[in-house]
Amino acid sequence: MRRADRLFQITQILRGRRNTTAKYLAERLGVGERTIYRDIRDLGLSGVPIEGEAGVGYRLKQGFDLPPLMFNIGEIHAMVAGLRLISTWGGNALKQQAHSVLEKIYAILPIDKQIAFERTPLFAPEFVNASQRGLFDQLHQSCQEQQKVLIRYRDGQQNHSERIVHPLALFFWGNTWTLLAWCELRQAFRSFRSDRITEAELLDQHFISPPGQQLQDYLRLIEHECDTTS
DNA sequence: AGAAGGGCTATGGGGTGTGG
DNA sequence: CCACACCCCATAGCCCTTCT
Repeated sequence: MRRADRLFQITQILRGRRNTTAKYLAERLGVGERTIYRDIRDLGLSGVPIEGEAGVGYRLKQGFDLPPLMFNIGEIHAMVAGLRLISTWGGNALKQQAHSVLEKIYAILPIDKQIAFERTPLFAPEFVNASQRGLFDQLHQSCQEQQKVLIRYRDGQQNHSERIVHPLALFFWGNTWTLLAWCELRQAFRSFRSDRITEAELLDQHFISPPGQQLQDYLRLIEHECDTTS
């Protein structure tokens, strides 16, 4: 780790804790306590208001904060999707940690970014088939931009169809992504396995989902079905 | 060569437990 | 309640090694 990175890490650690000892910092950052003392001294000389108290530890003076570190929508989607994967596929501890990270990220976001965070239309990351990356990008974009998509689809019985859909979210079920969308043809929610979408064309038309056609409506529907079957 | 980091040591201050 | 001992930890100096 570069020294500059370590100094940044120290301020980050101090921000998240009440009192932090040099020993703790040394263990966390993999250096000696003497090095931490020098780092703290240098941070102080750089204007970072760190208070040190013998027998207690270090803490940042109240009110001190770093210049805002902000994320764009794409970065937020990347973080949320990644953490949702960990949450889904990791153990209990990892799941808790992922939730904790999500809460922390959410807490520091301004209101408009919090909305983007909540509306992240990715419910699992990592699509398995690399050849589908282009399609995935299209579908992801259409979810984000609320852009209608014309898809050509081949179902399990090899029936081909062509329909205009309102993409709402992508779900990963273990081996393939499925696109959840409101189907104009069926006037209902439909899921489309991405590996069965033979072609997708983003249309120059945007949609606004009315009540009953929104992602939250679908999630409620699923939740209700789970409750009645269990 | 100079910077960074580690080991060792000494000093001083705060927190805590204990006994009177 | 107070004094005291002890522990923990910050701080700093010195010297040596390692890294860039």
